Amino acid sequence: MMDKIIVVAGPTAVGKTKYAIEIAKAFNGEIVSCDSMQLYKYMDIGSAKPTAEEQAQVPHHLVDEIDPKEPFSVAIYKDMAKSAIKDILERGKMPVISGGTGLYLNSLIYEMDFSKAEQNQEYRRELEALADREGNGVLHGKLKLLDPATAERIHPNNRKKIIRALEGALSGNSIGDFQNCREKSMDFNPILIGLTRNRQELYDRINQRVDIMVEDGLFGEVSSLLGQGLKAEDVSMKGIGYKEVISYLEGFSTAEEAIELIKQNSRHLAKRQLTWFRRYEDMQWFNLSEYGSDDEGIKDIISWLKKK
RNA sequence: GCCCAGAUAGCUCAGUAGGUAGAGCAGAGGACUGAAAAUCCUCGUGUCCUUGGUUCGAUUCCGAGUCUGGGCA
Repeated sequence: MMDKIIVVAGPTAVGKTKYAIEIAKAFNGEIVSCDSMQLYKYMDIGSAKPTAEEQAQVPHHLVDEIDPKEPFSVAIYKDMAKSAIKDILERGKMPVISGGTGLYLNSLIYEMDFSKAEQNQEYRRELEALADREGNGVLHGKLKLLDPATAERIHPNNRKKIIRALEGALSGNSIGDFQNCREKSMDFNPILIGLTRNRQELYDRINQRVDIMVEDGLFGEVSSLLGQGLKAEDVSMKGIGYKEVISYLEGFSTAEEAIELIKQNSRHLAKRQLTWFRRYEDMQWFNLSEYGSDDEGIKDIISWLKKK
């Protein structure tokens, strides 16, 4: 008998934080974040992390846990999240997974094996340099020889994925794909809820939220992170809201341009998130634009969940 | 009032030595196995301001008009 867990997925700014908290309250739950940025400490404003008051309402896991200087990956996320979920279940409570990072969510609900094909930073740098000198085509050609099936799936321009695949090939392992991890995880039985909104409304919310982040001191947060020694190259600083402000602080754009870019990149992100989540066939979608208020939406979702 | 420069995709603009047009951005769709808020792919018909003229043919050249900038009074 697999344990039931609730998953609340959706694009940035759709309202996941609020909805997940209410759902968790209704089912004696605890929240396990599935968000590649809210994991990091000190990145509060730009990652739209739940506030202290929000986190006080319901226990939160995998928020505010990782130092932004540390390297991180899905594989680590999967281990941390699974043990958090098990712990919650053992205490007789309901795990509520909430977030917008599709790959991370995948690692929980599908059988994804990350045990092989370790990262190899040195090899990555080597391949990077090779591609700079001779172009992406050379890398793709190399992959074709070592792992033709994977080369077939990866576009020749997608340097990063080619490098990752070559990394796997180096250790004699082919990286898998979504097609062959269709087997659902046997660890839990996830009830998938997708939150969405009419596109224009979602974009308006994104734009407004960025303005609020700026008012709340996003620029100051970023400069203090830089003061802690974070660099533009650090993965955590590639987050939306961080990379654009860094580029402004380094003199590459005006503040207004940076803010516009944050909005634009957030809109693009929301679109990609929706694309990702649309492929989950057993996801139950709720269009929050169709409710008169959040309370109504929350009530509807909770009553749907009670029937599951 | 006069002079100059513009008017082309939702926006900014390119272009057509005269044969009905294309970039960037915006927007839409998609992919995704250790960076994933990352990375990558696909999608462009619009009275080429209006109207006369020249021409087989005008968005393109010429005239007039309208509007928008800028300058001079």
